[in-house]
Amino acid sequence: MKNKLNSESSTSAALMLALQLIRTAGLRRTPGREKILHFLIENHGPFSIEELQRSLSWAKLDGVTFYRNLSQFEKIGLVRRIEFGDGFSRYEFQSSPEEHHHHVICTQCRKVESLSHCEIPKIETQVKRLGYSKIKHSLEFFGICSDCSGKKLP
Amino acid sequence: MKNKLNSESSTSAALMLALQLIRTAGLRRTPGREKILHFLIENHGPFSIEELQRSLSWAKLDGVTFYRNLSQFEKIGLVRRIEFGDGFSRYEFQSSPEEHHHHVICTQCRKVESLSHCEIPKIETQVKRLGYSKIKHSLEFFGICSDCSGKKLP
DNA sequence: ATACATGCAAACCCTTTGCAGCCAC
DNA sequence: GTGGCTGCAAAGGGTTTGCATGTAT
Repeated sequence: MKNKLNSESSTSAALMLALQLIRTAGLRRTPGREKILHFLIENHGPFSIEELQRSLSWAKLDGVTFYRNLSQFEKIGLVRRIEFGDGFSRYEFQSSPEEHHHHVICTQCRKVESLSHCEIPKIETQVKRLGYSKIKHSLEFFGICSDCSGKKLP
Repeated sequence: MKNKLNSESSTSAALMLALQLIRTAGLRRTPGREKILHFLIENHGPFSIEELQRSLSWAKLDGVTFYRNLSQFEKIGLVRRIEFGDGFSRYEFQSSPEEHHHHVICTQCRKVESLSHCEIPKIETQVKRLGYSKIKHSLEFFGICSDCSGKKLP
């Protein structure tokens, strides 16, 4: 992968598409946003704000900038926000609105592994095969209920 | 349901078992704990601390008491903590360690409905049948990874 | 009598907001 | 030039902690 050699300067196809989406959404292409997106595209797995900030410390971006940009990226579907219930929001690049998968979080060391895709029935087996024990899971659905359909937001 | 008539004074079988578990765990049976458990047993569905405090306002319990007790209840498996990623922890009575189900949360009005049981493959259909649209879901697994098996906590 | 529970207040900590200056377009 | 972006500082808000007092056992 020659990406490793010039990962700094290279502009991957995914990054170009992302930057394009940013324009389309009426947002501006700033160096900070470019760096954050570049990192998220090159590195897989959900990252907390703190992890992102640490990984991109050389970029000298303010913490608030991460919060604000990731929030906007989520709004336009560029990233997915994930909650593990430990008080941190985590963000992950989302190549397409449909694409999504799930994770296994070690309750002891907090390691996060990704599962190939969202094939719910097969997953528990997959998790076991990864070597996990005392497996718990949380599955929640979100949507617009029938009462709210058509209702405007307050 | 005659429970409705004297829900205040009645001590259901579930409550008795819960109080017994409290003793077994080395905790003390206090009026506050009894009231919290009573409420959680009689009322289904996950409740945030704020909701619990409001529902039991007549009990004049400090907010901190809810936090501390629910945390302990969770530790001994009496309640299940659920995170919807909106900044609130919610708690739900858990009749047995194995019993669990999932929820549908309206992204607009925050209504929470429970799904019968954990039959993952059938659920999305079930959610649709409840009248929900724009359905998203989050499914995460937790467990002890192979690296951590046998390791002691720091 | 003693260790655990509770209430009150303050600390924590992730996240959000306000505002002046800066930069993309 | 102008409106969105950034950095710095401060506020928000759910949750946790410290400590003195109260209480279950």
